[in-house]
Amino acid sequence: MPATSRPTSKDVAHEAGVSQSTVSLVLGGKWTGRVSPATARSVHDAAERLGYRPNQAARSLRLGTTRTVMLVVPTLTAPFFGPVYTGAVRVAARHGFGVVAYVWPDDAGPADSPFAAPHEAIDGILASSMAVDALAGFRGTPAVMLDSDPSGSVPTVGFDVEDGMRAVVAHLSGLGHRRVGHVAAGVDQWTFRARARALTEGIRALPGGSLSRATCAIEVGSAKAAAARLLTSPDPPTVLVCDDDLIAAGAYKAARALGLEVPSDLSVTGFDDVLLATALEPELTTVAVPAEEMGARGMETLLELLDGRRPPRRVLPGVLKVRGSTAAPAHR
Amino acid sequence: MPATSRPTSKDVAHEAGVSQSTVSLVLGGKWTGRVSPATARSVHDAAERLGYRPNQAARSLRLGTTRTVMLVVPTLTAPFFGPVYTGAVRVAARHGFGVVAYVWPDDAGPADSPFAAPHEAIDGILASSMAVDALAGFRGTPAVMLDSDPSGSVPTVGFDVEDGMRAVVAHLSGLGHRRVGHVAAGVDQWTFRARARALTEGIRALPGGSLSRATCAIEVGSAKAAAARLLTSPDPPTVLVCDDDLIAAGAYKAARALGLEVPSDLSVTGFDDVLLATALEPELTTVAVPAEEMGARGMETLLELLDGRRPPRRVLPGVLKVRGSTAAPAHR
DNA sequence: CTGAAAGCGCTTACAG
DNA sequence: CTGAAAGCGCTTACAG
Repeated sequence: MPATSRPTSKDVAHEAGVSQSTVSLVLGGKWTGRVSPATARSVHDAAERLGYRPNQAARSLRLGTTRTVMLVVPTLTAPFFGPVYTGAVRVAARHGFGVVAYVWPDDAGPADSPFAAPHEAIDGILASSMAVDALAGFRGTPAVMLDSDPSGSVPTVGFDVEDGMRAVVAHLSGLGHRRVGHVAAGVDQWTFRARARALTEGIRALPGGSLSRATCAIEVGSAKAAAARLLTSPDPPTVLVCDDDLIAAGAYKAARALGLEVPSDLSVTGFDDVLLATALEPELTTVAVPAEEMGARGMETLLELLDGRRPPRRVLPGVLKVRGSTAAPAHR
Repeated sequence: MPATSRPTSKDVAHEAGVSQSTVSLVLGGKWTGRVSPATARSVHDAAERLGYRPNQAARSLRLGTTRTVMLVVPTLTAPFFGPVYTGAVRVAARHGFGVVAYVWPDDAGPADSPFAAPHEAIDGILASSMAVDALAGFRGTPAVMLDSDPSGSVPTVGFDVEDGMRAVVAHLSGLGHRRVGHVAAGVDQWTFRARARALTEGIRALPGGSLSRATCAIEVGSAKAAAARLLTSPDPPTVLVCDDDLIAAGAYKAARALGLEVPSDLSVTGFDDVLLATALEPELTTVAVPAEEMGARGMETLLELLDGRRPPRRVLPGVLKVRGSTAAPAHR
């Protein structure tokens, strides 16, 4: 074995005094009944002595598989996607798979597809919070979509955001709220369309209920402005239902700027239950969605798909966390 | 070409009526002067027609290089690391490199090294916010450390946290503060040791200055408790210098719980300037560190290293952002 | 129980 | 200007 470069299976074979086939069999764990225990022992010893680690490129080429999965997310700076990635990696690691995160569309570079990337050596795709047709052109690569429109042909793992939103409406109507403002994310994603739909239907079913809506970017300044528009309208809402926790932070700021106290003068709700929700004062009433679990379940689903099975659609609950930002309206 | 599987360079060669070598030369962009323009044209056409994409595993095996870099971070759920990854990916993509993120130590699985992972096919390592010796056992793999102790033998890219902390002290002393409380992150990382050191020295140099310290986890509840300890001590500080923006959020909560108004009764500063800093009310005075730029510069440094050069240590500024959470102390 | 051989898909000397 | 051949390091029939 040349001292300069890493040892190969051939080196191990030589060191153990056996053939390369035997090394492969032993190290691949397929030796029982085919190789004598003594020989297996000596192969393991030789590999250990040499510090042998198989060359993955060669393995991939031979096997036609890379044991790598690509997680496609719209951004990694939003607090939601870190946990998704973490959950996916946890499950992948248990099965000897790696995960490459890919941000797409890429605001930096040209809007080329993930497949223009060099690390295209991938067995499957996990795509989170993307349009249904975002994966067009990927035909042939097994894929699972997360937090996306479940009506497509690809297996999905998502949250029951409708149910979460219904719980918000029930909570608020129980408190006595009727005039509701929706600070909506101006982002064309399935989850936000679902949130808007569920809220609209919930308020429609509420006797005496009325709904106003303002749209903003998922960003504090923009959210603050949208919330302020709602709060300064002729017949202002007594509660602001926000599409996202960060938007709720903007709503807090609009309230303070107008001299309104949360929750005595104005109730506010969020969505997602990211770190921020409990960092705010008062702590935010919001719908918790298990992002890390979605990543984990998504990876399990993809692994089943790669295994040739037909995994079912999976839906995780969105559960309301009642905290300090909601209370009965001050005056009817 | 078999209709069932993807086309190879051999298929392209056959389609264009040339040899595999010519295809490789043309598609690799090394053909000028060696292949006639007409032939090159026909190769490109054939590749396009067949939808050819080179097999990366074969390429890696042949070249002994994977054009993939591993970014090792302690967590992806903290808001700081998303931008680091994003910056690294941006630069990597420009050079035809991919980035795999690897969370380590892995709180989930067993504490094995990143190299136990299957996707070990990597050309270099970018390690952020880790102990100097975290990369022991990686000897041989080119590595760059980010946000870490610069005294090791590996090239580093970091922030000038000492300078940032000095700016905090100058700002506070200019406002008239003398009794300073440090809500410190109880995390054994170089950056936090540097922050504590710079703060201690700054206060020591301040006439009449005094410093008390409480340690906590980087988490709102723990930070709130630590801040409360400081604020309920006999001679409480007039300002809380927090090691992290999330810790500052905890300090806000402790203040409110004790009936203190920020900034009139108590000033608070943070560190990092993550999203949260401007979501809080009042907005947080904090030291901004350019996380995304660190990721980008780190990747450039690693690329230089892979290129056989000896890149210099790089230090990015930490700049104080004065916002609404600091003011003159109410009474001396 | 063990080994020799083929071949995965590329790229790069080398020969012409 | 173009092609035939070798070889990167693995795994898996196949032969014995």
